[in-house]
Formats: sequence, C-alpha cells, structure tokens
Amino acid sequence: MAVTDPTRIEPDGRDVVLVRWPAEDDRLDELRTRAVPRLVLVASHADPFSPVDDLEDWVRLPTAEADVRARVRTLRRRAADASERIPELADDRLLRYGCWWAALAPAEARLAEPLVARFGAVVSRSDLARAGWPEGLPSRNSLDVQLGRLRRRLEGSGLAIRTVRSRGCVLAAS
Amino acid sequence: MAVTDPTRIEPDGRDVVLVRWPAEDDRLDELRTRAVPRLVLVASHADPFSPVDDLEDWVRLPTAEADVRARVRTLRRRAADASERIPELADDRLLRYGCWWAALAPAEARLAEPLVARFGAVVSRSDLARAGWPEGLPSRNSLDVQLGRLRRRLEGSGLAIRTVRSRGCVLAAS
DNA sequence: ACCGGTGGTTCACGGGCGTGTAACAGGCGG
DNA sequence: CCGCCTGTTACACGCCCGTGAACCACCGGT
Repeated sequence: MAVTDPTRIEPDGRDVVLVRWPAEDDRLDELRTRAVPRLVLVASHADPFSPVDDLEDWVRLPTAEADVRARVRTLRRRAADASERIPELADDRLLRYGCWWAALAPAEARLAEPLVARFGAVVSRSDLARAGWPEGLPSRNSLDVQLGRLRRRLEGSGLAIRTVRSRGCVLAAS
Repeated sequence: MAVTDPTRIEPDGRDVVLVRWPAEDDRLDELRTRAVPRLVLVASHADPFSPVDDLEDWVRLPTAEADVRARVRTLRRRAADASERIPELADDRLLRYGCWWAALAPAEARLAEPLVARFGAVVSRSDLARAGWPEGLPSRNSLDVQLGRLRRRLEGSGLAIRTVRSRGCVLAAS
C-alpha cells in the first residue's frame, strides 16, 4: 500500500515521531531541540533531505508503509542505544537491563554482583571466586559451572559474559 | 531522473559503496566486516531493509539520483565523525575503539601496545619484536604470523594495520 | 629480460592448557 | 514428594602460539 498522507500511518509505538517536510518545518525544529527521534516524510517535489543528527531519518513520499515501519524501527533502536542502558542488580536478586529482567539464584547473584558493578571491564576469576564464595570456593571448576549457569540465565537479555583468557570475564552488551 | 540500475550511479566519491540487495548479499557481508560505509539499493520487490550499523543506509529503487547523493553525503559525514576516535589498550588486554572492543591474546596485546601508543605513526619491526618478545623472538616469521593474527582480530573494528615496506607497520583507521 | 634475494603474507599442523558443559548426586524449602 | 539450587567429576572443545613451508610482490644486478 502506497503512503502519500503521513496522518494515515500508525507507527509501532509513539516514541518515534513522523513529521512532514517542508510543510511542518517548525514542528521539526521543536522535535530536534527536544531530541525526539523523528522520521521526516519528504514531499515528492521537495529537495533531498539532510538529517542533522542520528536520531533523524527521512523517506520520500510516496512510499510503502512497510518501509516507513522499517525506518521507524531503526530509529527506535538507535534511540535505545543512545540512552545507554546499564544493568542493575537489586538486593532482591532481580537483575534488570532496560526493559528486560530476571530473578537470579543466590549464588548467581553473588557472582553477578562484581560483574554488574564493573560493567564493561574485566573482573578476574579470583575476584569472582571471592564474591561468589566468601568462605572460600569449594572445588576447582565450580566457578566455571556457576558462570555457565549465569550465562544461560542471561540468554535473550542483550547482555553476555565474555571471557578474556587468563584474565577473567567481562559483562557487556552482546 | 529516476534510478533503477545502480550501475548507472556515480557517487561523489568512492568512500561510500553502493550495493544492490538482495542481489549482492555476499558483497554486503564483506563490506560490513570491513566497516566500509555503504548504501544499500533495495530492489523494488524486496522486503524493507534493516541496517546493522550506523555506517549503513538504504533506499528503495527506483529513486531519484539526487536522493542517493543525499544519503551518500550523510553516510560520509558519519564515517568522518567515527574516524575521530582513537584506540585504547587496557592492561586487561581489552582493546577499545569507539563502541567496538575485543579481547586480545597475550602475545597480541604485547604487539598491539606500541602500535596503539604510536597510533598513526610507523613502528619498526624491531620495536615490534622487542615489545612482543622481551626475551628475544623465537624464529624467523613468528612476528609476521602474530601480526597476521592481530590483523584478523581487528576485522570489523574500523582499525587496520598497514605495512610500510622495509620501515614497519602503522595502526590506522581503515 | 632473466634471475636471485629480500621482505611480507598466509596456510596447515600440533602441543598445551584454559575453559565450557553434560551428567549425576545431595540438600533445602514449599 | 517434587522442584529448584548447588557442588563435583569427567570430558571435550577451542584458543593460544610456535613452527615449517609455500607463495607473492618488489628490487637490484648481470
């Protein structure tokens, strides 16, 4: 279905704003100053568009509605990236990352604590061991096993534990 | 003038690469790993496109040539912004460059250290050898092999090691 | 133009070992 | 009693890195 009138478009959410150009130039200015992610629908007769930042994209009318949705998705992803989510681990062992969350087992939570605290940096295996087993860790690779379980718990979260050989582990966006 | 055949398009420079999709999917993969800024020309019948990073944009054919030029300009500006980053190597062997990062192997990290410290300048092979093998390097081409491995590790980072014949190597933005 | 030397790149191989994981068993709480 | 959490063992995988060898590009000498 071809789109000529932007008012007929229903985006997936209301975070990304559609704006006509050049008709709604003043509204575009306002959205820019408020740093709202926006998709500019350029009139068929107008000059090519030049976005001012990475939260702005454009498409020339007429266009397929599916194409508009695709660009809205891209803008939404960029806005999410820009907002720089960081993981957070509460006392109740709830690990949150953006809109995702999961309940950790006690041992997993103790392991995750230094990883979250030093998000993006390497945590040594000895630090992990001390955090996970304050009384001294029981056997050789129980740490690795717990790490594996924590990894599995993070599946689908956008977080991942990456290993730095002979240095330790990093918690990072995957 | 409407554009249906991308081979007829002459971009302003040759830094941003035009690629047809889905016809040239494999070439697109290669450009992505090389972190080359690219404009994807989506066939009229194909599904909407979803860029994987900010150095990728797309437009559906047929389109006005002026629109293609506008998107190429945007990509070029983004690439220029991205090229202002400088790499950083922490002692936990994490090499960071903008939002990209990778964990280096021990020998790779020793090699990378002088290259990062003198980013953009030539480092002699003897300096590299001293940095990589403080005890004296083991055999003839172990240095070259490690350099090759380090090169491969940098794929997709936007960094590259270039050789200056009989002078040494340079670490630079690719 | 032919040729050998040098410098540089890449491949395959193999040993060593750090790391991941399946499987099983005990324990604790609901 | 059942389910989840935890520890332990054993094993397999994959990474790291040195080595040898083939290959290519370039340069200088005859």
